[in-house]
Amino acid sequence: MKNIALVEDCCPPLLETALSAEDAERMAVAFRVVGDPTRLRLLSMIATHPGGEVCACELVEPLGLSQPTISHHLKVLFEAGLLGRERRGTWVFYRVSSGPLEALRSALATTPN
Amino acid sequence: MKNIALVEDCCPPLLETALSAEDAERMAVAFRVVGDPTRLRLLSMIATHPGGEVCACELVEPLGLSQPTISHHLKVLFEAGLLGRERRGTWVFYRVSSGPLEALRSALATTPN
DNA sequence: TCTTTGTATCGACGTTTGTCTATATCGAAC
DNA sequence: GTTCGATATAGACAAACGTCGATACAAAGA
Repeated sequence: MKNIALVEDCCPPLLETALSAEDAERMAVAFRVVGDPTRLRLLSMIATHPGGEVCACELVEPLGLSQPTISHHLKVLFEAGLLGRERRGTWVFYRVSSGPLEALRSALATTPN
Repeated sequence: MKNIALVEDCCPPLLETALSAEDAERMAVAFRVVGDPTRLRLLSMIATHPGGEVCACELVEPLGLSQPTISHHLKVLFEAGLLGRERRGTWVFYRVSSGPLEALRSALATTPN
């Protein structure tokens, strides 16, 4: 979970050609990012928020987890490329990056594209 | 990872409406199933195999893991509903179930449907 | 500068997960 | 029934992960 664009270059279509060990590892890392309920809810909350953008401060209380925990999950999502981040004053705003999500999605395609 | 059709009823579109804690948990479990490199390679190998069907015995050696480990992963995939299973004599044949994979995929859709 | 408030990092802890070896179970053939 | 080969389960162990409280850092305002 290091590179910004982790998800971007992870995802040859799974069912089309046999996956190499390296591709499988990359893809697995990407799917593990969305394999956590808190991160899924964060994505969902941010995407459905009016304006498509949410202050991190609004995400702590509704999930009932500590601020460090939410911060950690936001970081994981950001580093995977699934979230964009913008600082405005003291606040940090997040929005969902649809491209990488689509990349992940395409990996699961059951018909050639 | 209990029910056969785990993936079937896991997956409201993530970005359309805010996910409940329960939906998030179900969906996370489903994504964790495909969040392992060995399971991804198994899916890939089975799907790309001529006939779309593979004997479990053919899956052990190419992955370089022990037979119990492969058996374990096949079980996880099967119980998630991602693999179909058929016993023929001593052998067990697996094939990919495209429906559940599509269900998982649809959860990541960035456009309404 | 000092305080305040929002955010990120650190270090620790318990749980989950993937792997192994050993062993049990299953099905077929003798 | 016994044996043999394929598959599944049990139990153990290490590594990875999610969570927390404490603390550091950043930005704005007094």
